[in-house]
Amino acid sequence: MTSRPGGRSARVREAVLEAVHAELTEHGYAGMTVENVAERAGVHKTTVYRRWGTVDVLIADALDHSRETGWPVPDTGTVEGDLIAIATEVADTFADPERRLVPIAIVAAALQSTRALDAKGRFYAARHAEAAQVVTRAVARGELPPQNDPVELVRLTCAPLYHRIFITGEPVDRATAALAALAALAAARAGLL
Amino acid sequence: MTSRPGGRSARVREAVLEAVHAELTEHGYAGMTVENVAERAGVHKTTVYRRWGTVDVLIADALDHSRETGWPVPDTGTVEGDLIAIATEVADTFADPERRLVPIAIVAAALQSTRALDAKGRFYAARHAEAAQVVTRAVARGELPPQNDPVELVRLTCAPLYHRIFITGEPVDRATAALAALAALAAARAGLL
DNA sequence: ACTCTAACGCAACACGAGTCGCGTTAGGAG
DNA sequence: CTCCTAACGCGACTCGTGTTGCGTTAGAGT
Repeated sequence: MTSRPGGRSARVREAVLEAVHAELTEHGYAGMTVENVAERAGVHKTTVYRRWGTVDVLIADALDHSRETGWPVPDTGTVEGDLIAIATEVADTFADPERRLVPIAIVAAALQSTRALDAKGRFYAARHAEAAQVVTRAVARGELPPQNDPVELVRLTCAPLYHRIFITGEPVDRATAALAALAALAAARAGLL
Repeated sequence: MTSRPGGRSARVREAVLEAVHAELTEHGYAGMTVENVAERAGVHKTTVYRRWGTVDVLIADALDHSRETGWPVPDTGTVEGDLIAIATEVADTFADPERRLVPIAIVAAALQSTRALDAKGRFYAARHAEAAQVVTRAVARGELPPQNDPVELVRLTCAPLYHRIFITGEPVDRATAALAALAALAAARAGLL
């Protein structure tokens, strides 16, 4: 009888993590407070402080929790189509003024606490591993040479988009997404991965 | 007589911005405080609060100030060598446990304030414009087709490195730096940029 | 050399995030 | 159904960040 995962604790966690998501898409990372999250969840602030402690840990837990729900991997018939679809989804996410706040907050939180850093690593590792299916299928179809690292091709596809968002600050549209996919494919076809 | 840039104000700014750099490489972004910067600079905290206001603005101003000093563009004789040199410098910066804290702090600050976001944009735009010389030279030598965007090739070279650091969390060594340069070159030679 | 004022130093203050002690509630065990 | 305790609610408290008012200093103009 050391823990009691069922019942109230589970309800509180669900409510708090949902409040985290809501507060994030509303005020962004900078405007997010433990107290606001607690109030929105209908829970006292000490409860949140005791179970999570900081905003970054809240985001980290929400991230771990979201990882439980699956993610639809595209299957257009060609690697090119699949990679463009993956890149386009990233671009669309960051084009939405509300949805973009979530991944931005994740990166911000990861820069503040080790807990969030680890959660972010797990999240993207899982996502990229899932997405790498499109490359594995392509290799099986003979579209790509088998020496390529599937996950690395996915990462190379996403890299220019995240680079624009977090480093150069340039806008990311679907054209740049498609270009990123094609550039990554060029490297893969050259057998560099 | 609205401003007085010479004399004391200039000395204070110099001392404060140097203190910002020192505090950053010592405690990182998370452990940086306005008060600590003020004390290290030998200045009262109200002075810093009045002229800058927040940590993010301090970092933004330090970034704008650092942009005044030039940056040595590599010239190895080939685009391949030049791009690898650029990528290697990025990798080396993030391999150093102290130096890496500076660009990390810049990204973190840019996620908090618009002022820092703009400063970061200006900084990387200037850097990439300078680095693009290696591509311009390569096109002049006939190494690359002229339809390529010089700056875009530089960005494509750096993108996988920053992606590893800020998104996936994987380590960045010189091998990955060289690979990133070659992958970007493959896309450029395919005429995709 | 004299004046004027922008910028700085100083101390006291206001405010909000985070903590602590204690009483209360709910849910698992027998 | 009853007991027991982990988890929550509540209010008071601490403490550090950032602010304000005022006196002082230094440097630019004449």
